[in-house]
Order: sequence, then C-alpha cells, then structure tokens
Amino acid sequence: MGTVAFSTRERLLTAAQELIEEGGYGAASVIAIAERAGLAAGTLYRHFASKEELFVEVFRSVCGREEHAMRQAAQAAGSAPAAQRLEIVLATFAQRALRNPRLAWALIAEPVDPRVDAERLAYRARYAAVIAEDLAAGIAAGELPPQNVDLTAAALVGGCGEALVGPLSPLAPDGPPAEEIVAALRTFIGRAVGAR
Amino acid sequence: MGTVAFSTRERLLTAAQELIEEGGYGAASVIAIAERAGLAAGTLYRHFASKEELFVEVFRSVCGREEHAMRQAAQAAGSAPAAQRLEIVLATFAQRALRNPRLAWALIAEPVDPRVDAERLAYRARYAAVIAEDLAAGIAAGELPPQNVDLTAAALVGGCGEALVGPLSPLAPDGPPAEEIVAALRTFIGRAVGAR
DNA sequence: TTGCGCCGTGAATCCGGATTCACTACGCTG
DNA sequence: CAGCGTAGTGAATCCGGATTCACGGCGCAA
Repeated sequence: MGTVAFSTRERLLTAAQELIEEGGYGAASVIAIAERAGLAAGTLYRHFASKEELFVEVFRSVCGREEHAMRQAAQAAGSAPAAQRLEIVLATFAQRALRNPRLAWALIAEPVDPRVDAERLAYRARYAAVIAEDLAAGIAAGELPPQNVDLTAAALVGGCGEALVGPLSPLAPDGPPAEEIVAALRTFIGRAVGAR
Repeated sequence: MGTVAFSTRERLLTAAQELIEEGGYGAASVIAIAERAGLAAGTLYRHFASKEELFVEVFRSVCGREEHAMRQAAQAAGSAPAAQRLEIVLATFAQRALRNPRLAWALIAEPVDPRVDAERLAYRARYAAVIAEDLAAGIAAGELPPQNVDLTAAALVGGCGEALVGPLSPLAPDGPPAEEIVAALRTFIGRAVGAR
C-alpha cells in the first residue's frame, strides 16, 4: 500500500509535461517523451491516437489546474470587496505562473500546433469567464462602475499575460522580483476595474 | 513615367504579405509565394537566404508601419491630456487591426517559427515603448498617478491585443461592431492608466 | 561573334519528425 | 500445453515543405 502503480498512460503524460517544462514543445518529441517514460516510440500510439492528442491532454490538465486555483482563490476571498477579489484572483494566476516560468510560457505564449493552440484559446476564455463573474457581481453590488464585462475581462487576462511574458520568457532570465511584478499588477487591475 | 518597375524582391515581399493576409502563414508556402510573384520557387532563394528571412522582413515592414501610425497619432494628439492621448494611440492600433483582421491576427497571435516570433516580441516591446513614453509624460505632468510605467505599458498592449484576439480570430467571424469594441477599450485604458 | 554574369527554372533532393507494423514477450485461461 | 489478447518494440516508412543545383536564355561588353 501507498505506492500507486502509475499507468503507462499517466507516465507518458507526465513525461511530456516534464519535457515541456524543461525545454518547451521543441524538447517534447515523441521519442524523447517515450524514452523518459521508459518506453519505445511506438508504444505511445498504443495509448494516444497521435502526439497532438497527447499534447492536448497535457494542456487541459495543466490549464484546468490553473482555472481551479483561480476559482478557489475567488472562493476564499468571498467576502472581500469586488476589486480586491479580482486582484487576488489574478495575482494567484500570476504568482503560479512565475513559480513555474517555463511551463507558464509554454501555456501562454509559445508557438504550438493549431489544435493545441485552440485549447489555449479555450482556456483563456475560461480564465476570462472567471474574471467576468466577479466583475459582474461587483457591478451589480454597486462597487464597480458599469462596463463591458467581457471586454474588460479579456483585457485583464491578456494584460496580465503580456505583463508576464517578459519576465517569463526563457530568453530573459531575470527581471524584477516576482513580488514587485505582482504588486504592480494589482495596482493596475484595481484601477482598470474602476475601483475608487 | 509614373509606373515604377517593382523589383523582383519587392514582388516577393508583397506576394508573401498578401498570402498571409488571405490565409495566414499556412497559406504562404515558398511555392505559393513564388507563384503569386510570377516566379519559380528557386528564384526566391536568389533574393533571400531562406523563407524565414523573407518572413522576418515582411513582419518588420508591417509592424514598422503600425508603430509609425501609433507615433503619428501620439504626435497629432500632442496637446490633449495624457489619458486621452493614450486612448487615442491605442485606439489607433485597435482600429487599424480591426480593419485588416487576418493580417493583424497573424501579427498578434498566430503561431510562427521562433525566429519570426522573436520579431513579434520585439515589436510588442516597441509598441509598449510608445505607450510608456506618454505614460511617463503624464506622470511627470502630474496628470497621472505614479506607477510602474513599463508594466502598465506592457499590460495595456497585451490587454488590447487580447481584447482583439476574439474579434480578430479567423474562426469567430463577427462579434460586436468595431466602434463598440474601441469605445469599451478606451474606457478600460482611461481607467487603467489612472485618469480621474 | 564570343564570353561572361545575372536572373530565372523546376524537378530532384533533403530533412526532421511523426507514424506504422510485423514481430516478440508475457500472463492468463481452458 | 496450446491458444489468445494485450503491451511493448524499434527499424522502416511516410510526409510535407524547404532547399539545392545543373541547366537555359538574355543582355551587355570586348
């Protein structure tokens, strides 16, 4: 007991994620993935119809985790004023990204095959949806001024993403410390949202 | 007089741009580009060391044009209050993008080879620099609250980009009309920047 | 006219990965 | 033990584009 036997499928998924984490999509070739999972290339196809399918699944699991973390943060900040809740939710997103930069970069900005990219789009929309909910609640409560909720949400997600692209980029090793970035981001968010 | 003879090189560049405009990078294969320019594939290599080099050049010329347009808009709005100038500059960016969605999408979001992608990053930074200048001026003039200029600038560029990704996406044909998007964006920008 | 570059040609070739598939190994069941 | 199914193997193959290069014309200068 204790040691769970990981299925081959799972091993392939983690192998892929690890490789992406270390060297981006480029490093995650079928051969490299299989090798890390202790298998031969052909075996991958016993478990996934294609490499792309495997990637999509990795993408989903990681992004799903992020979305979940954001929702949890929102939950936890339940009673705070709307603007603060939004700051907290997006700061959560940013902090998590900064803690695992290479993976975050892969999810946010690195070029990928179109089908995987579609997944990216989808998850951005979901992140935006999380933001939009809180935004709408804040407006309804009279805490925030009326505004185009969907656009503001998209702009916030995009804004945070872009603000992180620099710091996350595998090319630009070290910029300002994470806390500073997050703090500045919170100021930005608070204002953008129309908090007095 | 009047009719300028376009060099073969120029014809290849416009052919590539047109193809990207119509069908994205995927549509711009070496053969398609050469064909549209009225040439054979091999000829492209008499004028560019590689396909990539050609792409980078297209990218630069288009993005350079955008940057120029933004700077001009900033110039023209010279006397307006800082927040308004920023709105105007970014609205210019957005409007131009919305007028040529497929190309804008290719420049802003479509997956490309890393070297071309590097160009994208570089130009985002230049757009951000344009914003940062006005931002800094506004703060110096006491019109805007002090803030992390670079981060705000990046977040604004990213925010506008993301807000446009939906509307621009070749997959999602028609959302709200352009003016509405631009108007909502201006509200967002004004607030994000800290205008009273 | 001959010689020499320059521009252009496009079929043949290269290239880097994904994908296939005939085969082996192992464990289970009748 | 024979039969069968599942998991695994990895060398061979496929694939889609970029890239090469041996081979014309064409115009200019000697």
